[in-house]
Amino acid sequence: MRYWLIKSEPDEVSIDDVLAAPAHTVAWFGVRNYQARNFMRDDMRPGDQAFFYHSSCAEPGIAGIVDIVGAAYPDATQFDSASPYYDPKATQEQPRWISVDVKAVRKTALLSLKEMRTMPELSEMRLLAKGSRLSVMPVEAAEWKFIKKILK
DNA sequence: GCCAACGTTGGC
DNA sequence: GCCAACGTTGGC
Repeated sequence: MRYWLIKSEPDEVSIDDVLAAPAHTVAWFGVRNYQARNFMRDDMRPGDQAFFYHSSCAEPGIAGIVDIVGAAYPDATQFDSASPYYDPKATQEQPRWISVDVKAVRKTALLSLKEMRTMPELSEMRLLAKGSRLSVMPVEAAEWKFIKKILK
């Protein structure tokens, strides 16, 4: 069982949207970075948990906790020429990008990026590393524990 | 809107 | 395989 942080732009899909969805579950799609994809493909498993992070917004930070509820499957948007996530090099036979379904465990009070940067316990966190911009990244067990404890 | 830090593409 | 040019992410 592993821990993750996954990013979403709340203008696209927020933690409220996940909670409002049937079974509190949505497809988390649109990853178009190989390193991020490889984490999903190789290391992410059903039953893993993730912090749901709001990015590219007024107050970026952790906004909730989700479960990974199923195995990865081809991201449908790669085949959709009308989608901004369309990838002309992907084929049905050889999909390039994958999605997972995530289920909201709960919404939390926002733990902002700014606050996290002030916490010595999180100084080694991948999210806070210079130049870090992966949309899926592992979270160390100790960091997970610490953050979970302070999340309201 | 700016820009740092990456990542990707494609000519050679 | 190198690397310049270009594109993207995402905080600010």
